[in-house]
Amino acid sequence: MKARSQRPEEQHLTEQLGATGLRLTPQRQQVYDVLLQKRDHPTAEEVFMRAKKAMPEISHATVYNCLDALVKSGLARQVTVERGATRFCPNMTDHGHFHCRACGTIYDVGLPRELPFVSLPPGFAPECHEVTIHGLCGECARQK
Amino acid sequence: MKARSQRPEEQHLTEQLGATGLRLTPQRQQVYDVLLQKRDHPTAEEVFMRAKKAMPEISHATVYNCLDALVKSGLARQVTVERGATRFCPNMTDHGHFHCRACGTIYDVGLPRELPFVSLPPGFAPECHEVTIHGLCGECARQK
DNA sequence: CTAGGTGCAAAAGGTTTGCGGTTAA
DNA sequence: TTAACCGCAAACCTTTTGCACCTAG
Repeated sequence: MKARSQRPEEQHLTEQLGATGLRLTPQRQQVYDVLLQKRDHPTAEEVFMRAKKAMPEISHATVYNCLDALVKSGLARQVTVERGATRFCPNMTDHGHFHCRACGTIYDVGLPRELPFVSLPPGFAPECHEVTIHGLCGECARQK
Repeated sequence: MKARSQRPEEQHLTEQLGATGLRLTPQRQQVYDVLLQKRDHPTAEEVFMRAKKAMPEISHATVYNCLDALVKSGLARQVTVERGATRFCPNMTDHGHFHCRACGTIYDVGLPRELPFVSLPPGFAPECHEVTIHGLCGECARQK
């Protein structure tokens, strides 16, 4: 096929995926775009529906595959704050999540710099962490 | 029916549930016992199967109901570390979880005293938090 | 008497799998 | 050419729901 010049973000995607032995495909690009466009921590199903608008033939299996590929390559995080569906988040900075139990919204919250706040048994190799606060967001707390 | 004297733990259960407007039933007691007997963070399905041994007629719906009742009353926590099944934990002390991505085991890990380590937007009302570290446990890290 | 709780069975929702076909390296 | 990836559809697993019955308060 003919050589194609890449936009900078595409290049970043290609590199990150490549470093994990994965290819950049139109579907992976599309799924990543969906995550970037509306950073509301969509479920896999929501990602599927949004991606389907731009790419009607995309399938469930492919969306899961793409999401997993992005997670493996360090381009997105899996967020598990509740029973049922898993959510995804392209914000790779060190942050936690506030989950409102009334409206279900998930907010990114900052974390302090010093994160080795836990002492693990010797030999354990931590790779990443997830911090979730459950409660009521400002709006829901007021209405209660 | 005839008045029944309660063991201390039963009394505690009754009180905690009662404070949330819930009753102590044999099924809730059984589910709670299951959680206490083997603190390996079982999934709802695992709780169901273990409870079924002692109480063969117990149903799925009831196990979910009981687990939710225990969580609402502050007797157990829901633990969501991975895609798929939700897990449960009767350890109500402030602690986090280490999740080994190789063997799947979940270890309780201590957290430092100072936990309001996150600054939330004004008006937000936090109720509880969940800290999960993902990585490889000692054994799996060695084998790799 | 009534609200809360249970068991059953079915439905709903989320995720994975198997397979034939396609495409990039 | 070959390994990686895709779409489709079915399978699988987890969780919820509706309903009839029961029981504690």
